[in-house]
Amino acid sequence: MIVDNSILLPYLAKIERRRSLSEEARAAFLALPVQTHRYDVYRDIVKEGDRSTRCCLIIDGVASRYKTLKNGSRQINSFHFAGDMVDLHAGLLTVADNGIRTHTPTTVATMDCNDILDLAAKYPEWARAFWFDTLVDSSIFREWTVNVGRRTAVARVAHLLLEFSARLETIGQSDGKTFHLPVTQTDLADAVGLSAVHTNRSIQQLRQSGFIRTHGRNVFIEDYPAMVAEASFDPAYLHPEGPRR
Amino acid sequence: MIVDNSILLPYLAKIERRRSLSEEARAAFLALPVQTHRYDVYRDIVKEGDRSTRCCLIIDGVASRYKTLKNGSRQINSFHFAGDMVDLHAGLLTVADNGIRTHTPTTVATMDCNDILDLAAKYPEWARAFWFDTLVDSSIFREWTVNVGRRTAVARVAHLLLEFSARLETIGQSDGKTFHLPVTQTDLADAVGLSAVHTNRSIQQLRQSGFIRTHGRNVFIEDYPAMVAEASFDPAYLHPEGPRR
DNA sequence: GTTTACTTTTAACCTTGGTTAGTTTATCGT
DNA sequence: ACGATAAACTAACCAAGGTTAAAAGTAAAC
Repeated sequence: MIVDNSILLPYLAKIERRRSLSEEARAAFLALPVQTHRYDVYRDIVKEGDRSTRCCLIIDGVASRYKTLKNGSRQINSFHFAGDMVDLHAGLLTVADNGIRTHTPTTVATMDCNDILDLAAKYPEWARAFWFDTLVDSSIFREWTVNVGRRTAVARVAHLLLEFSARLETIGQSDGKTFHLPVTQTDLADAVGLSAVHTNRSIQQLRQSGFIRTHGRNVFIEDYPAMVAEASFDPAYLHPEGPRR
Repeated sequence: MIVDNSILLPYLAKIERRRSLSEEARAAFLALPVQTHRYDVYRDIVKEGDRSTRCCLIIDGVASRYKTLKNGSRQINSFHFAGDMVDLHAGLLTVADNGIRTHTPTTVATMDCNDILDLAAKYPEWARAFWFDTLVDSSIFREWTVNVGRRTAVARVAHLLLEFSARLETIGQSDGKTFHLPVTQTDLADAVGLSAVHTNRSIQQLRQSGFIRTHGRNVFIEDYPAMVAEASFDPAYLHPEGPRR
């Protein structure tokens, strides 16, 4: 479905919050051919192994990037929210070495990766913006490896909840303490490298320690400092400050 | 120490193996001011938390990118070999959220990240080359999260050994089966999220299964297909093919 | 050719988290 | 409001991997 490109404005705003763009660069982006798609919950936007040539911007909803092993176990590599450009990879990498699927009904705007590459080739400002986006992603991937490799079960879950809170806050879906958790405990488990059962036990431990309270999927961080300490959470890895220049 | 820029030639060759550069782009890179440093084993090239503005190219030796938690445990995020440009991050990200240290005596060539950014701004070919480099790194980070999050101890170690073999092969330090392991078992442990003791047990299990043989630090992969199966290793994540365009 | 310092290996014991299979609780559609 | 379905939670048992500490092996350094 071809649509009005005003849906790209929030992404543009996010990019310009980091560093403003020239008038032409802004216009060139808004002139890109865009399509929107609406996905139901648990649909693949990109299937593992696909050779997609489209990158997609999440307009609203939640998606994850994941890999599945032969034995059926799944590792989620990242979650993505409204305003995230998700498959910037697709332009330069030949194989999609991971799948992307939705966790809520979600709307995405897709564009041709060749258009994105052309934009980057023509406007160094865009090249830098995309590069920065990729660097932030990769910083998050690294922190996740640390999470899964070297933290206890409780700390892993606490860390992920704090990441959710921080990232949802930047899109106005958390006040820093209260937010709606947009994924199931099973999905949480696949993100932190635990079983669903033990993820549940860990959440209960966070509750019993008085660190969080939950009502359904609503999470309230009751003792933020304790959570931060438990998780050794340092939001620097999310690079909220934008690029250095 | 200011030096002759011919040490940059191998990196240039690596970049051009993926996609050739214009004469000017090549010349502009070779004209960058470069310094070399020699580090002994286990020295920090970048300390955690530093605000470095230099990125460095490994001329020879081995280094790792790592983070340390409060309790003293360490997670290695990646290993880097000759020809790897290591701190491309430093240009755009304000805080070095990880340290980089050597595992053998190593020589690095450093350059100012601002020079790198200027190069990227002036030559779209370089912008794309650096972006691609970052994408490959991030693909490796994702695979490592899978490794640490969802594979058994033996599979993790097997996977890392296969990555070593594949990556060392591209720089002529492995024939695909035999290579010198440039790190200790303790370092291996920090990379795969296990204790050193259990890493040792896993290596022994790989030996007893007839998958590998070792003589000191020399590893010989005796049953490559079995290793690949055990680790569910698919080298696609290393993106040896170069960018799509 | 020892000494020294590190790395690998061993062993015993212990803890964390996994597994299976169930029950309870929400949530959504009609 | 009522089922149907999925998610959250429980419990008992089990296995993978962690911990500690000491011994054996290596390799460079004197």
